[in-house]
Amino acid sequence: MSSIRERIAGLNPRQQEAVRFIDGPCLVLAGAGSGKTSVITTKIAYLVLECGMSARRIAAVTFTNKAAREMKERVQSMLPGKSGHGLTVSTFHTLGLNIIRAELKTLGLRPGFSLFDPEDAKALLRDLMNKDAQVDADQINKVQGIISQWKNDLVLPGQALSHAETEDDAYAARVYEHYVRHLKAYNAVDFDDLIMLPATLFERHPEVLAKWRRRIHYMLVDEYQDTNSSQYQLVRMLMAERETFTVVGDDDQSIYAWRGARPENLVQLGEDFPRLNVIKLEQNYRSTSIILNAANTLIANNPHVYEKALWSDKGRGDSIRVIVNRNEEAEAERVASEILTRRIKESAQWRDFAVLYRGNFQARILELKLQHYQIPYKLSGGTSFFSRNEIKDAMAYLRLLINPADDNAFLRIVNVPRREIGPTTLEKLANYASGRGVSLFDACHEMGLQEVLAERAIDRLGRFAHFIDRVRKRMDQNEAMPGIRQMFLEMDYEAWLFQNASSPVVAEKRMANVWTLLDQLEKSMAREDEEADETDDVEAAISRLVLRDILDQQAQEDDTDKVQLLTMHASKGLEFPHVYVMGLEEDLLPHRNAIDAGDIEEERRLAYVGITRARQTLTLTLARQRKAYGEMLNCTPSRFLDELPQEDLDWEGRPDKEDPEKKRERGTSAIAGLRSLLG
DNA sequence: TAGGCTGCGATTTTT
DNA sequence: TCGCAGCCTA
Repeated sequence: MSSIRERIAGLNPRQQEAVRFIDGPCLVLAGAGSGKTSVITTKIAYLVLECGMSARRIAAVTFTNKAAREMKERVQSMLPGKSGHGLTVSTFHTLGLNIIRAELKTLGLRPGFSLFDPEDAKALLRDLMNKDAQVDADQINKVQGIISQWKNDLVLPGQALSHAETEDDAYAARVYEHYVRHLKAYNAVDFDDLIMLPATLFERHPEVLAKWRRRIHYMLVDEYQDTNSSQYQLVRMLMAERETFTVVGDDDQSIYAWRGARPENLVQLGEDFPRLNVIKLEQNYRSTSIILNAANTLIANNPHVYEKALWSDKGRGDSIRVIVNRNEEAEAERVASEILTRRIKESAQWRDFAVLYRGNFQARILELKLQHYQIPYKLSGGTSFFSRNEIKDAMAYLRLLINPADDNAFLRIVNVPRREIGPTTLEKLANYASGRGVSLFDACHEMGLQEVLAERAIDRLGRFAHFIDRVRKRMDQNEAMPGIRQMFLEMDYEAWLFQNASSPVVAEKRMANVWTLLDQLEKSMAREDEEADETDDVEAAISRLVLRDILDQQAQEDDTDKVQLLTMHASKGLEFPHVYVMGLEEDLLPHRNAIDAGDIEEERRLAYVGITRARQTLTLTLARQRKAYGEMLNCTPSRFLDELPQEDLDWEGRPDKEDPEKKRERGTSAIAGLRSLLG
């Protein structure tokens, strides 16, 4: 392990400047592949080891669990002994969660509060909205989106109506009020609250803000261009006094504006902090200069507040190939066979290849072709572990255990597995509970139920409540995990799965998923490191699960030797020796909707992100015809192709320059090439 | 309760 | 047009 001084000496001058500048606000404009993670991690180590700042006073924030985990590992490896103790490296949401945990009382929450994921939140909204009239999923999604936006902009329920511009907004404002009230009654918060509650708390309680300013003296923010308003406000408030922070970002890689990210926060920062020191990292350590030049030329078509030109000393490298195919099937065929031949030619591994595309649907045909050639691949996205029913059930049990006020959790599992507690019983129970102002779970214990429910129903509800109470007691006695495991065995959840699954294999798999979840929970609890602080272990661990932490570690483990299939969005932050970008056509990249909305710039950035993933070779493909909405559409090559340096492009099957006969031959040439290679 | 039928939608998605 | 989700039927 090299010392911190050696490590800094190994950085380029700009990177060193970024690390050493600690006395004021600092914006690092880090181009793709310019070593921004090195800068952040080294800077943290520098602050602790050279500047004598306690790690406890430093908070580094990222957007994904994965990024936080990797960053933490890298920093810890630089900080010997206990010098790294108390360091915060987390996602924005985890930071928010920790603030909320510490300020429960002021926020009017009780210990054990539930964290609703967007699905839970939707379920609640559905309930609320269905009270007026039957509403469809579309309306619920719309309202959920509007409310989420308000929360991101720190608009409180009382203010929402004045922000409403449309009828939908006005309706959403009404739902918003009910929604917030219900969340409070359930002792629950949603994902957006994790940022909004701390931010509004700081606004209204200067003494709380002062406390946190004493706690955090230096902040570092990764992927700053992806911050939304509330996240920026949180950082701004915490750092307003000391002005000691470093944010690292790249406006050219802002591809999440549609999800609330505010790349203009980059400019805002300069206005809010006039002393801002802007440092550009322009040396790229990833790609050949042909690839970089293409990326630069493309992105030069976007307006920039801060100009930036990436360069590299990796040599010119191969030309960028542009392959025009007859249709989307030929395109997929071509990419698959290319990978096959190139792997042998370059003696590369499968994992050296990535295929990027605009929309997930494009992966389908490609999958078929890859399967046909028996090429192993890993598809990003897909149905997540947490959207599985058995996992949602298990999570609902966990939530109810630590938060009996969580009516949503109660309703989900009170009759799962079957306890013969039907809708009529539940409706009467709900009426009773709301009349008495207690939760459904608490209502199960009340004598007054006798007035509204038959004895059999009361008996069943009582047994269920008693069953949960027993586990809660064991949790109090520090036997949480054994208690929880036994709960699943005792209610014979497995038998219920077998009854419901289409096959025993499926049922077994589902039960295994539940055990995996509990294993993860236990592991997370065992990890009683500094972060777990003084708070209750089980609660913290369950929150971690809801925030999807821990789980994606698994995903990494089976990251074996496979071709990566990714959307361009999902590819951000990754790099591959050989990259294929599919579907460079008008209406696809740039996407039709973006063209209609007149927002080409984010699409251009998306293409930029795709291009800059490549280390050695870059291949762009397109189809002349594509099936969409049931009809065969003629495709026009993407305008982005025109924006690339034409002298570095190696066209194959260019529409206007080659006749159709020749193209057909080309389509099969890769296979022929492979055959000759294999002899 | 599994499988069949009908109707709808079709960018990107983390926490 | 095609894939699917959600609903209905045997």
